[in-house]
Amino acid sequence: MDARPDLFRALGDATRRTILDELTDRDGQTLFEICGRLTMKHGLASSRQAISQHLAVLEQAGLVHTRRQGRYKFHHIDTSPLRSIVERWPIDREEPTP
Amino acid sequence: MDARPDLFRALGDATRRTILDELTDRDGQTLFEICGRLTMKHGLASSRQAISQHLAVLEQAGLVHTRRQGRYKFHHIDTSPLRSIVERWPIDREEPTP
DNA sequence: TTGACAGGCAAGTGGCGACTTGCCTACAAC
DNA sequence: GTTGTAGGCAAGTCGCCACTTGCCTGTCAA
Repeated sequence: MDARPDLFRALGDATRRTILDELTDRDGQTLFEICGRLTMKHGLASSRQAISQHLAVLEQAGLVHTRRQGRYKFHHIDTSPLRSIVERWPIDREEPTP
Repeated sequence: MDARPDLFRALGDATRRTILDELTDRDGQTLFEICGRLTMKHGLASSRQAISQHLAVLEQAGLVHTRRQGRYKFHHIDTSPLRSIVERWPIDREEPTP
């Protein structure tokens, strides 16, 4: 029935949406960087394991890609799956008054 | 932290997404029409109460507006809240090769 | 090689949300 | 009025999901 249920499940959680905000602001962060910034900037006191699981969900949805380098794992945002949303339920264009 | 959590909660359920598909195909249906078409076209055997609750969630998210007329209540889709998604996490434009 | 750091895996728990059940209100035709 | 139709309300159940807890793997510096 549904093309990619993982996408909507990933967007369904507020913490995961904040992670996407954080990666939009600064792309390519590690898990510990994201943890620190979520605590500092957004006032979220989430554990490392919780964030790790969130990142796994985001990666499964194709919204985040990872790149390993030594003992670091960098996370990169990919917003292209969001395109399927506006393609599925077209948004009426605002015609700018000429 | 989050502008409209109701929007993402509404999109989080597969049945609600199918309802949006159905309203995209034919706008302004009543509750019983939606029930019938979900059963026929999409093979969903959802009860009237379940669909009613789904429609309430969609309306709270601003994705569906209702219009009463006699004992009928017509449901209309409104995709404009979806705009906030692509505005929040901008999608890289595909430049058409000139 | 030992310690510290970055991350992973898996079982268990608690709360929220989808769905049911049962009864009620409103409008219309007869 | 009575009957049938369209929809609403509220309590209860059940399963999934976010989060925790505990331990393990891999990498780098000393």
